[in-house]
Amino acid sequence: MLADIPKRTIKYRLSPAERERQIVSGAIAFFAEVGLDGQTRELANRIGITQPLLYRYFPSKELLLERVYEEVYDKRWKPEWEALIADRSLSIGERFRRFEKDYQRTIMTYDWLRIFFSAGLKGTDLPARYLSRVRSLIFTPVLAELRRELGLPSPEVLPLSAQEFELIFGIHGALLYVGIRKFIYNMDVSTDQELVFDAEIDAFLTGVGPVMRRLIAEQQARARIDPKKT
Amino acid sequence: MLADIPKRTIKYRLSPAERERQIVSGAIAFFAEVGLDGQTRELANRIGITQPLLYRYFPSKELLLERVYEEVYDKRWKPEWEALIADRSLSIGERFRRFEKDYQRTIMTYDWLRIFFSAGLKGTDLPARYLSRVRSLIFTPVLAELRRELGLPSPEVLPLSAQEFELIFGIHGALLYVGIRKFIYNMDVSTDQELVFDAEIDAFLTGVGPVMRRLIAEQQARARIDPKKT
DNA sequence: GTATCCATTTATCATAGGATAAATTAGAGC
DNA sequence: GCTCTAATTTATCCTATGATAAATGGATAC
Repeated sequence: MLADIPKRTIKYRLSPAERERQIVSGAIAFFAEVGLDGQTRELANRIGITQPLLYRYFPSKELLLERVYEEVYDKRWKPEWEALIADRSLSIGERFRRFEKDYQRTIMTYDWLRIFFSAGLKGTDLPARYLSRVRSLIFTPVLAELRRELGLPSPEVLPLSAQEFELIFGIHGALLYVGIRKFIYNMDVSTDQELVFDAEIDAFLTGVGPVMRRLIAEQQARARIDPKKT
Repeated sequence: MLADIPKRTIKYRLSPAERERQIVSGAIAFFAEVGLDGQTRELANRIGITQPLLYRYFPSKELLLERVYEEVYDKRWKPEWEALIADRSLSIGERFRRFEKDYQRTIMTYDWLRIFFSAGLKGTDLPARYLSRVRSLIFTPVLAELRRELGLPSPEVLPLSAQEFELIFGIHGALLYVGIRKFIYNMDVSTDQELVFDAEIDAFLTGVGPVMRRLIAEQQARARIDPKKT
């Protein structure tokens, strides 16, 4: 041996802020891999600290998880998405395409998807709350703009129907399914994702106009027959 | 008190076959609800038996889970689906519509979806194996028939591309997403699912023709430029 | 009615798991 | 270099968990 390698080449004591960051990022990777039931002892091991130290930084496992949710879901939301959807210098098809491509690229990670599904299965309201946000901040204006470009009644005149929302949820779910197969089902999805997204969105944009026209025609027909129910 | 109610109004000892059925169906409901990490004691409690009795019927929790998978996934597969796709008395669009509507109705249950995702997160190869079956038994013939009806080269002449499979996975995922939101995300999806499926499939069928033509034209153009790569 | 079999329960083991209290020691400030 | 704060570890508690062995008792055969 040429020289004694000191037992700790890296800093042993960290500032609380640094240690906390380390715990949170370790927790994200750990809980994504083993699920939210993962043990605090194993988490501590992976980070390279002792288990009670976790409790110095987070009073309970539950609160550590809350922090993980905040980090992964709240902090990765891009307010620019809302601006993009509102930008009328592009067609709504193009705006939606750009939104979905950037959104899916953002969430299509091991951490994001696996923790999201684990939280849902555990009974947390995280996925429902998150999707409500997507619905109100993105899908609602997208549908309004689609109506406008298609020359259909504005939502103020004829409220957006659950059916129309389902069309948007449909393409959204179609794209998400690539990530589900990759990170939840553990499958190969080797194809170029950009091309796949473009093709899917093409197919959607081709089909959505006619179908929306039909849905609205039916809705208006029902309204004429029975003006009480909308 | 009018009369002594006997402590056991229902049969106490069951035949092994009956008890086994009871354990399996209890296990399906239980693991769907609490996840595959659910405890054997709690499962036994719900069934109304003691925990060691489980081990008389299944040597380990792992083997009980295998049996659950078999019951939920293998036994609910309908061979008639494969026949339906092959039935040329209907257009491929109609065949695909009927398949997806019956398939989604079959799998869109609390048990099926939650155990499927739990198994995926746990790292089991169940979802990948299951979806491979869907791909080879259903999606492959669907694409072949679509090619035929669109007057495009048969798969023997020009192999089905990953991109084309992704189109089918797309609509499939779009429909599945209704169940995901309902049973994994715990959201309300109160809309009439038949109508939603029809609208989604309409949009897909409207869009898929043009997109497949384009994909194949591009593929053939690439083949002309560089005949080595397909 | 009694003997026998086997379905079921009681008792128990060994390890894992979240959480807390007390002991230790790195390193910044002077 | 010494002191003292607080970052970190060691030791420990109590309950949960998969699994096994031994004890119990209900029902069928004769």
